[in-house]
Amino acid sequence: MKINFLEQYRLQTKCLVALDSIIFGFDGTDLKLLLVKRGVESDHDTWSLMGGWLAPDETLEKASQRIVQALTGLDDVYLEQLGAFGDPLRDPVERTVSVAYFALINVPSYEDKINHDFDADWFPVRDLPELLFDHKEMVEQAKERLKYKAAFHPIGFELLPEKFTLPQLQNLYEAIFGVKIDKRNFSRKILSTNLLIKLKEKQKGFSKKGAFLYQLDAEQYKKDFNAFLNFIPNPDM
Amino acid sequence: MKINFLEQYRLQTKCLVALDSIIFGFDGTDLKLLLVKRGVESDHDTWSLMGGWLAPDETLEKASQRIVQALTGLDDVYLEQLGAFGDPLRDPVERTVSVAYFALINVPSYEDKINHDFDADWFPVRDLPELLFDHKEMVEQAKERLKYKAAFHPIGFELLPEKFTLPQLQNLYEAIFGVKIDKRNFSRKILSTNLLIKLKEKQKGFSKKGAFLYQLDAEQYKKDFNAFLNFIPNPDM
DNA sequence: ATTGAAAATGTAAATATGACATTTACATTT
DNA sequence: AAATGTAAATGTCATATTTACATTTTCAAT
Repeated sequence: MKINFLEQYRLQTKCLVALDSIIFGFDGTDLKLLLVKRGVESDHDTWSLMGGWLAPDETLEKASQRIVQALTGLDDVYLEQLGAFGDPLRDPVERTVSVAYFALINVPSYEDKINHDFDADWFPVRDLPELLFDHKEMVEQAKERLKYKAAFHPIGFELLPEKFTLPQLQNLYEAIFGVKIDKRNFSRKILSTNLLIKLKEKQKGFSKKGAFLYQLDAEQYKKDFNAFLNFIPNPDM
Repeated sequence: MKINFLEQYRLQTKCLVALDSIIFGFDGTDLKLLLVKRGVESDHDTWSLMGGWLAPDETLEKASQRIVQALTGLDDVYLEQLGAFGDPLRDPVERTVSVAYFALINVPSYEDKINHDFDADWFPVRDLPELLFDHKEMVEQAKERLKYKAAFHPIGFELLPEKFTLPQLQNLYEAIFGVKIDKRNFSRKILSTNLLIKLKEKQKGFSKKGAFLYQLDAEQYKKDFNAFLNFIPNPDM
């Protein structure tokens, strides 16, 4: 019986296991994705998600962290598993199951640390180049997931610098959901969550009046990860 | 360059890929899980999720369907990927990445078709036995995901027979969310979605008065998969 | 005919939402 | 130093939604 059972394991075909990262960023206007150029001659014009292989002693989460860090230099990004993609023909070279994670990073902190060994660039999610394998499908799912999540939880802040203005925050939500939001209602709703601390400083340079800076109340953020349930009116998911 | 690139593939260690199914059912009172006894002497008292191996030419979804059908006999269950679990030590026999799916089935249709080759039984989710490997974690995540999803989409119906009463439906939601809901408010809210068609028949036998049966308006259901956004007051996720 | 048990139903107060326009701050220009 | 232009900040009212809560109805069983 025990033999038979171990036999079961021996009989199975094994797969390669890869990880792919959908890395979102926000530049104040557009929601963007960080893509890399594949270092293969035959694919020299194809962009792809940053990816890598699962190492023998790694968890999936750790592998994904390692891979995102290799490119961005950042080690504290928001990372969430999107799911496994396993179509038998998704990678024409060899059967590979890929586990996709999406990451939210704020672009300024990235700019300092980026690893220039990779040929990487930001693309607006509304206008992406052709992508390798099934990466387009991964990106579509990730966009949906981000909408879903951001509609109910305050994860948008992960895409902003530590100090940000209400207009910036609103731009971000408008980019994620592809809608226009009323300024007055937005500010009322967002401030009523008590998640934000208004600072004395203003953002200078962009507008003449200048907008007040805010930062997240870390305490509240932890307590109130559900603060946005019902945040976006009729989020369309 | 091209050689080097194929070399990359050759160097990677391969993993076994398994699938595990979190199969939810509802008996009118309790939310339950369908578990199987592991057919291995050393584990003769351990229950586990129904699982299986990924076949060489299968998608993950198809494999999961096949495995759920092998046990339940049902081929049209609601199935959704929960995610991949890949701790290097999760399976002590050999490194295995498992992709978990959760399934919603209605118990009566299952009872006709169940495959008795498996030693399977229903357990209330509130009182589960010890489970194999990391299956407990999978179950916890699946419970959360079911809450999340059921709070915003009308998937609860997948757990009920074709014809059901409002009290049954309410019991289901109370079981999923572990809360008491006011009868009057529940019925008003649910009927306002226009997802239900009231039938002339009543359910007999359970109460003296008998409760009217309803069925899903399939048309509306497809159109209005978001009908429940904001359905459960303050769903706690 | 009476009883018991669950099903069905309505209203009013509080709260949240959505639509909408004016004023304020300040850097730049004259 | 006054005028101008641009984006930021702010408030109200009508409507819709949510919540809390108790009585009546139905019908099988006695």
